[in-house]
Amino acid sequence: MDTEAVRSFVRAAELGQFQHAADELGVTQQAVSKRIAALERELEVRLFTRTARGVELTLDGQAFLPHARSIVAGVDRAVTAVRPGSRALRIDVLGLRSAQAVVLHDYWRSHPETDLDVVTLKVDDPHVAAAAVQAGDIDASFRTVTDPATLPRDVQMIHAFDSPLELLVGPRHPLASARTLTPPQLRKLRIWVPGIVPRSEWSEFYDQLATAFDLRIDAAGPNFGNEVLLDALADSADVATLVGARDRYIWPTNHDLRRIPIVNPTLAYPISLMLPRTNPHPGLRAVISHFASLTPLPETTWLPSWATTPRRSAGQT
Amino acid sequence: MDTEAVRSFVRAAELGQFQHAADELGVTQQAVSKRIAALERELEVRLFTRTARGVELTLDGQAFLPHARSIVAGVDRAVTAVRPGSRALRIDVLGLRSAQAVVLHDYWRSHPETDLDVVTLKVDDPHVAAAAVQAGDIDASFRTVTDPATLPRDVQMIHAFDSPLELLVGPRHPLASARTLTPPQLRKLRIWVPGIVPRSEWSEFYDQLATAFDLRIDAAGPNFGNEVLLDALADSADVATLVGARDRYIWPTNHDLRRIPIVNPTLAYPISLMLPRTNPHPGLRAVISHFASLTPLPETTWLPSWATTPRRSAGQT
DNA sequence: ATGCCTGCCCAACCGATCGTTGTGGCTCGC
DNA sequence: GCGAGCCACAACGATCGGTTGGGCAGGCAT
Repeated sequence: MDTEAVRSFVRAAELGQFQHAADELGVTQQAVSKRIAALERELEVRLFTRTARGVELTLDGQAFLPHARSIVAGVDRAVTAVRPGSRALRIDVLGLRSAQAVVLHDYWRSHPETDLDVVTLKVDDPHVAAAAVQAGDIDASFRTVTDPATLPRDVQMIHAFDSPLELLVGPRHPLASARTLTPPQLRKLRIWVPGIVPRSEWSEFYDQLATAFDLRIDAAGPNFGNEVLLDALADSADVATLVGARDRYIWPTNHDLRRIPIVNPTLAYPISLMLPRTNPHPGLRAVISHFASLTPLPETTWLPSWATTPRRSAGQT
Repeated sequence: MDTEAVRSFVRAAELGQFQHAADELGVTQQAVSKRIAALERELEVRLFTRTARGVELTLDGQAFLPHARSIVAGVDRAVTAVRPGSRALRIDVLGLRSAQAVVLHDYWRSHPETDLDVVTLKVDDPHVAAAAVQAGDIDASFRTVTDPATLPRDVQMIHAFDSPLELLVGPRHPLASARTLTPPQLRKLRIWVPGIVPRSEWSEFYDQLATAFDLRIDAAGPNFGNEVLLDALADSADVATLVGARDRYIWPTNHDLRRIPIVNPTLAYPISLMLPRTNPHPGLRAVISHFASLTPLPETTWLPSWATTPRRSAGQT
């Protein structure tokens, strides 16, 4: 099916005449006629009744019209999603199940008219993401560099929101039935956080966290994916892991894993957004102000060192 | 843009290889390669990075993918909407702003997965609609024949719901500030209901209504469309009209029209649904049971003679 | 009633495109 | 270093898509 034919169908249906639709589309009336005929042949159904004054939709044509509109709209959105210059807002997240993606999804649900594309750079280094922001390949990225001085001149990093941590344990774990936990209760616990890139901001975060509360966080070991990790948790009586409260996880029901909030103090990972310092995408403003509507964390929340310097509010661009 | 190319893109993105996508689509790998190349040429953007083990989405490809999925889904829905035999549920309504359409829209919002097509037969005669139901051109129609004996053998008519009437008046009308009205208050009022087809069920409805409550309902006169009617109402100090409580009207804000419910008794038009007696579309069942969830009218509601015989419940098919 | 005008379809032509087969280049793993 | 796997390029036939030109039918004015 040719989307130009669908577009012709929609315009012809709206205008009631092939001729007008043809003029508007910059082709001859015969071309529109052939396009419609091709559609009708493909669908094995008559879409218009031809009259002397133009055309009129058949019942099948009426039924087809809204779907045709949706196809055309989809094509237009698809084109604007990649058209350089005036393209849809494109934001890089670490993973589609991360808290960042969840918050973005929240935003989109409350602003469904936004043309928003969520992508994932297949790289670990936040500086690569910063370069992609600078180059305009993406409009913003939920990445963090612990030293803002290492950012390109044209890229700024603002605080987006803080993601509180929860302990994820299997049913046989001694803490499995706790309603909440405090950091001291996590001491000497085997906490396994695989897949952390050495010398990344995440490894530094866990280092600081382990030091601050005397925790035993095992960040080494290869990452075989979430399924393997969740399997291991479900079977184990002593291994736990940390996840963001907003992170989305799929666990088969038989896994029966529990998420346990950590309080007094709450432990949180500060999520930042990198965006161009000049001419950011106009749609970013609304996304950023959406962060402010997230429920704030308690004043006593623990944060890593690079976030304890006076935090900038999230309202600015 | 060719939707088969879009489909190929989606499958290639999901499978990570042109070869597999080609096998699945029943074409050669080269064909898929050319389709993707054509897409990339049209979008002026690279969608995949080619590797030795297959292909991987670029950022643009990632941004394009969800839109591509939506296009493919739209095409599939469009095809099923008209494919004879297994096509989407297709229901005829009198107009897209009628209470029938509003109720259908309500239904669809609570069952968004339903493939529902709302069409409008461009005819007045309900028997033509009945014939269309019998022929299978439509699955059901919100039409009423006052004498069920005139229906084709294979078509039945069931009670859908009752549509209560409201008085629609302009700001200068003496009743403009009333919160509710009773039928006796409408006596001697100039009620203008243009566009009623003579000897139709609507003309009979208004005849009975006028007789029952001694009303002055002017159903004559040509119908120049809702805009003209609403304009007239807005300017007039003595003309009013009747609308269904659920009817959707667009009135410019400067019109400042008011809808005033009529009570004691409520006046209602009984809306019926015609559907095949044998093998109705399976999706109809849920629509019909949705009618039961509408707020019922008071027992004292006035209805025309053909509806005062014991009403059948709406649950049956 | 007679033309005229409008709007659609059909026919013929031509260039572009699609899909196929055949081939070559590239990378990864053994 | 060599084969396997995968993608791109080339060439070819069939098809498609658009254009021009001509014809037909219905509505409207004279």
